[in-house]
Amino acid sequence: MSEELSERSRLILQAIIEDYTSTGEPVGSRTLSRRIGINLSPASVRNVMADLEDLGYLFSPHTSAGRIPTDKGYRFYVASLLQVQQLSPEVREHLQQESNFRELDTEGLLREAGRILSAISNYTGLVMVPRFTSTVFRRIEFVRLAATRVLVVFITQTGIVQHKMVEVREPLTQGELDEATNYLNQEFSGLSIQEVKSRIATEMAREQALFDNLQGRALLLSSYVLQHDLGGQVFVEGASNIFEQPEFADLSTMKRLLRTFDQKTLLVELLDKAQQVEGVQILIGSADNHSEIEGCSLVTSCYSSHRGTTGILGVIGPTRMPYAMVIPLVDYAATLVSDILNSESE
Amino acid sequence: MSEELSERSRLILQAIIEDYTSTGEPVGSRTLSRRIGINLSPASVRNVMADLEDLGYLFSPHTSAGRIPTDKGYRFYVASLLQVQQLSPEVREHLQQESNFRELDTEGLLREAGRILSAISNYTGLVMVPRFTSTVFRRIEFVRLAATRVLVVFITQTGIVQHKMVEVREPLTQGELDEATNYLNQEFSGLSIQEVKSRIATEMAREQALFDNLQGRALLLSSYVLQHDLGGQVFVEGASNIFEQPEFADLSTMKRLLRTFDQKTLLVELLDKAQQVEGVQILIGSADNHSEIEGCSLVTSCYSSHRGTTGILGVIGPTRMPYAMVIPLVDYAATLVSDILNSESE
DNA sequence: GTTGGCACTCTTCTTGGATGAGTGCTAATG
DNA sequence: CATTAGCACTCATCCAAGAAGAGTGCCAAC
Repeated sequence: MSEELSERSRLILQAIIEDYTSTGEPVGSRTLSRRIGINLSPASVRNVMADLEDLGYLFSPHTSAGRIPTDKGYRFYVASLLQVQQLSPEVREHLQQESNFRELDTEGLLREAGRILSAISNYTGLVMVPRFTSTVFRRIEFVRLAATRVLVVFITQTGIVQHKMVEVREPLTQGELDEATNYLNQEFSGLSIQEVKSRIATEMAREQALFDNLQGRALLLSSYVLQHDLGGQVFVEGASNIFEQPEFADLSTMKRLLRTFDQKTLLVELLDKAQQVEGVQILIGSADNHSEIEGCSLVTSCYSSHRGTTGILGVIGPTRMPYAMVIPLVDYAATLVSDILNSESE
Repeated sequence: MSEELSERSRLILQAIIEDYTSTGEPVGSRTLSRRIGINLSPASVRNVMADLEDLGYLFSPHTSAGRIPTDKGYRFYVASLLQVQQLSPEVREHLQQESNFRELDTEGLLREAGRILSAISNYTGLVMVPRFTSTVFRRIEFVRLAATRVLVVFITQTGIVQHKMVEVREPLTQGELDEATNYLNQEFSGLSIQEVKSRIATEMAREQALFDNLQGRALLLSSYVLQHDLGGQVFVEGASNIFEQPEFADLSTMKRLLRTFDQKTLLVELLDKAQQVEGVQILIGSADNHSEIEGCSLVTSCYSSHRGTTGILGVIGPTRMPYAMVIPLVDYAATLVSDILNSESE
């Protein structure tokens, strides 16, 4: 079984996918043979289709229906056949205009990016906040809420604010906390979280004696906070959008997907994986055994600031998706977000 | 038309609602007459039902179906017939245990409260962050992201962290911002936002001369921030839960509701209104012209800290809801959250 | 290799009758 | 006079059977 497809097979596969993408209906040999660019009779088309089905690129839902691309078919299409369009100038402008990005803080910016991705694509936007490990520390702040309860506010170089509650063993005054704040900010500002972590470790080891004094306690406090990766938060924007798609008109599918959005753990997992690749990443179908997102595809791209902080954003929609349009959209959104992050912070 | 219902009518209405609540099916005269506590023949029951229908408490979806309570019927039931149960000790314990509230910051606490409400009720949990006007100021922090971009971090007495980006006209150094921070924290900490606002106004009026110096700029900066009410954020938890209910098994209903959850504006509006009332508040059906949440009811209760800060939490579910169970649940959740907020901060 | 023709399959839509739940009305009953 | 039994009537739901339509696979002809 040669995996090399003939020119004709490729042409037909492409035609089928594009037709199916726009109609959502199984496509038959007659329809296809009428298509301009294909000068073959339905019978000939059928022969090719049968071949493609054997190779696993197509399948038919039942005997007397047309063919539908399989996930494998889509993957081949995206990898070899797809011609990515230019992002239309209108959309580009729309993206820049509609977004009053300037007025937003970073979290707002990311949320808004997801919302716009969702609105333009008509699918659901996903944005993941940068993981801590890839983040540059700008500022930390301790606020005493009660004697042994301290609110730690953490600000990254790109202006993302995270916070966490810490329960300390011995009571602290706000004055002590302020000192700790100053110490840590002077010491660590501008380092990456990883650097901060290792610095804390060495510092604490070196100065065992300091353990009881303020600096020691400050170190201890911040190490508590850094234990948990506060990043990796995922914003799901426009969940209702995706359900306009006819393939999700099924109740159980809808509920399953909605549950996945609610829980987010699977999304985090997938996005984390996609984040390891640069550029636009396309995950088609439940590549692994993720039945929760069966029938869905993910188009993602990393955004980043100049200091190496990277997060990821993208769109989740039906596998039957106009990739030629969605890919440049996601790509552009990622660069736009990157640019704004870079211009906002120094 | 006397609005006073006879003892028998009340009994039957109550029976119908309770039956319908548990089955979700229109209830007929035969079913009802078999019910213990009602010693009437189906025919007699029918007479009463016809009366109740005339009064607008019931309706039948079609001639040969049983009766279903109208919104008016439900309202009467909740107002006059309902016997609120005690919250079962198991649930109460469950609520206290499952929630590792202690480890959470305030935002996390509120989110978790919503999640648990959703999980126990099997509907969707709603939590609104306290409005600014009712909030006590604890701390403000300015972080310079770029020459003219300042991130303002705002912490309330109860440990809620809000932040916002401000674009300033003239460049500022972090040092200047730190001074402003100190000034504002000394000046305003512990005041309510309203007090802060008016203080700022008078201060700025009084010292026009100061306008150019640091204090003036700090005042200006904080007045920018306070212009927008950062509170009023709504967390929707367990959106997928509500769709397990058979009444939302309809696609268009589902999408409509989901869209409402996505946008949140209507939720904010409703919660805001409900917040003006103390104690458990029950909004049944689209009392006004809110067709988006047709068929839904809201059970809410305010939570508050000792300093007058109040937010609201609750559950949104189908109007056909076991109010006797949900009401004490929401009530208890609100007091629980209030207690934790009060114990956490001083 | 390509194509027209044809039998075959399978879904979808429609129709019509059977079923059953529940009502409203009326007349009988205590 | 309230209550009840009886009965005709209305509708939604279910099921089966048939017609229509789309598309296939295969074979023989070009």
